[in-house]
Amino acid sequence: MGKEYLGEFEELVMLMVAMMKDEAYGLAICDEIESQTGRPASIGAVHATVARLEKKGFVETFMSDPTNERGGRRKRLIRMTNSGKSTLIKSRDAKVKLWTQIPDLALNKI
Amino acid sequence: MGKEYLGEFEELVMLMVAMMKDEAYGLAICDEIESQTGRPASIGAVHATVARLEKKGFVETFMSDPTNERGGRRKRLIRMTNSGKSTLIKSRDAKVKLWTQIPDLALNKI
DNA sequence: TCATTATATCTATAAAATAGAACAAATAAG
DNA sequence: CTTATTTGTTCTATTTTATAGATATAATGA
Repeated sequence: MGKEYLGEFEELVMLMVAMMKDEAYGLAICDEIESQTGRPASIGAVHATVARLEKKGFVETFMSDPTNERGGRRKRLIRMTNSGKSTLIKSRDAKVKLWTQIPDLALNKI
Repeated sequence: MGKEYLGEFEELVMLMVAMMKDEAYGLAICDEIESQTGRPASIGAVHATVARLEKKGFVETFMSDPTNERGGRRKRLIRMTNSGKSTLIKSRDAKVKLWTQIPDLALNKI
C-alpha cells in the first residue's frame, strides 16, 4: 500500500477533476485552478501531477477523439477512481476533525 | 512576497502548533501528529518543516529554559505569527469553497 | 561516574511541485 | 496546396518539500 494522503497540489487537482466530471483534462484543469483559486498553475505541473495520481490509482485517464473545432485535438480525459474519491473524502474528514479542535478555525466561524 | 499557501505537511504542522498553543515544540508535535492522524511523523521531518515555516514568517521560535524533570532539557518552543494564522484561515476558506461545489464533499455530508 | 531520558540538530535521499520548451495534430486562410 | 494558428500533450530540468535516521547535547537518577 502506498501512502493514502495527497500532496497539496495533488489534492487541488483531484478537487478539480471531481468538480469537472467528464470534462476534466490537462489544460481545462489548469484554467479551472486559476479561476477558482487565483493561483497560476503551469500545464507541466498539472500533467506531471495527473501522471502521479494515475500511478497511485486515484484517477484513470483515456484519450478522447478529436473534436471538430479549430485545433481541437485529442484530449487525455481524467476521471476519479473510487479509491481516489474515498481518499478525498478521508482527507476532508481529517481536516475537519483537526479544525474542530482549534477555536479560530472551527467551521462555525465561517 | 513568497507564496502564501502551505504544503501538505506544513499545514499539518501549523495545525498542531495552533492546537497546542504554548506547548508546541518538536517532539510534542511529532507525537500529536501521530495521535491525531495515526500517521507516523519523524522528528527530523518536523524540525525541518518548522525551520521552513519560520523562514517564511508563519511561525516564530525561541528556546525555553530546561524543566526540572529527568532529561528535561531546553525546548525550541514554537508559536504561530499573525501571518501564519491568517494563512491558515485562508487555506481553510479556500478548501471549503471548493468542497461546496462538489456534491460528494459538501459539508452537509459530514 | 555512568546510564537513561528528553530533546535538538545534522545529513542524505526521495518525492512533489514547478516552469517552460518541444512536439503533434487539427482546422482556417491564402 | 501550403502555411499559420490553435488546442492540446509530452519531455526535460530544476527547486522545494517531505522523509528517515544518525549524531549531538544537556539534564536527572542510580
